[in-house]
Amino acid sequence: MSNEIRLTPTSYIVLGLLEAAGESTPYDLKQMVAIGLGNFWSLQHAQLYKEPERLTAAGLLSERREESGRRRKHYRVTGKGRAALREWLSEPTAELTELRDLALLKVFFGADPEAMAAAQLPAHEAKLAEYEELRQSAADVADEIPEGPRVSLRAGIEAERIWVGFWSRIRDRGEPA
Amino acid sequence: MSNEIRLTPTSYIVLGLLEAAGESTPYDLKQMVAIGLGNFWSLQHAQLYKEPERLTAAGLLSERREESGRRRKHYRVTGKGRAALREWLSEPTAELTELRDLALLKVFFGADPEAMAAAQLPAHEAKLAEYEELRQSAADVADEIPEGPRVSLRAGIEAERIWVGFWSRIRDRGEPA
DNA sequence: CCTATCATGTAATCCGTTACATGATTAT
DNA sequence: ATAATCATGTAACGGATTACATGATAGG
Repeated sequence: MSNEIRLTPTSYIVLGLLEAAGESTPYDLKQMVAIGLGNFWSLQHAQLYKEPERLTAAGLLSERREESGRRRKHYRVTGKGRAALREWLSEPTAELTELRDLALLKVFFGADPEAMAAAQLPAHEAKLAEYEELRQSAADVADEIPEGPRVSLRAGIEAERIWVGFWSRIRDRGEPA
Repeated sequence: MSNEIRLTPTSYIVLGLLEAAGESTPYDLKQMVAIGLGNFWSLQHAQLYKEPERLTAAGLLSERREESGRRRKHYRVTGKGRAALREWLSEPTAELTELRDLALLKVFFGADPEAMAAAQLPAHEAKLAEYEELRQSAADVADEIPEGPRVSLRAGIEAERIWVGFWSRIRDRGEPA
């Protein structure tokens, strides 16, 4: 019983969120993703309904369904689930992320870089502004915010700065030496 | 006939490579991906066999199969395929890529940032070195290298620099203000 | 010659996306 | 009340990964 399944990043996201927040419904998870994590790793809401089912079948979560009304499903992490999460967290990864940037892909195949810059720049600038605002508003309560999200936000900001710089240079003078 | 299909980035990669290289086999495509594109957008080799079939069924490629020996399949872009590629290239996208960085995801959920830095730094440094070498060796024949790949390489270098800096700072002094 | 590796391809699985659908809540 | 939006969930489809499998080529 509790067939073993392959755990994907999605699995660990669900485990991680449930571990941090305690018993939650898929919709709760969706909200949590929206406020932070979703900025650098988004998920379809359907996944947040299906993935807990998989994890439950594998014994990593337990499920409680409301008797009346909406009969919502509430999930919580089991000991086994907690162990799986811990192990995953304890293994540093050397894996590198690929850019997988659609704009860059188009440019690679011949799209006009300046036209692309015109579309990308505002988008990246907006995202950067959003992040910096987030950081501002988080500064007050910095002590209450765990290190992980704080570090991740910093990474997001630095990444966005790069892109703003990259596309700016393309727009301003074409490709520099 | 030639049912319309949904074109994914994978589709355009196949179209783009075939357009640039002329008639090719899936294995040729695999080689092309390996030397450049794969650095920022990798694909499974199985996709390079299946995707051309889809595209052929949709009329975007034509297929020629060897009569003798290995009976390899050779593909080339049709007029319809060329038109689809052109249109895609001519539409600048404002879409932003997500980081989807596994190391960052772990840190987000509580993994030790310094341990992660220890694993990530060498990997990013190696990648950066590889890119810069690539750029060096390409400098001589710069005029022959199309703008797209050159710009993409630059983006890759800048991105890697960021990550090296990011993880370095974490390793050196923990999280700075 | 034999065996490792490269080349080439197919099949099965499964995760993720898209689409569909309906139950609550809020606003007008 | 009624429309609109939010909340909640399931079903179907398809692309991507994984696994399997065999044909060529080169090295020992």
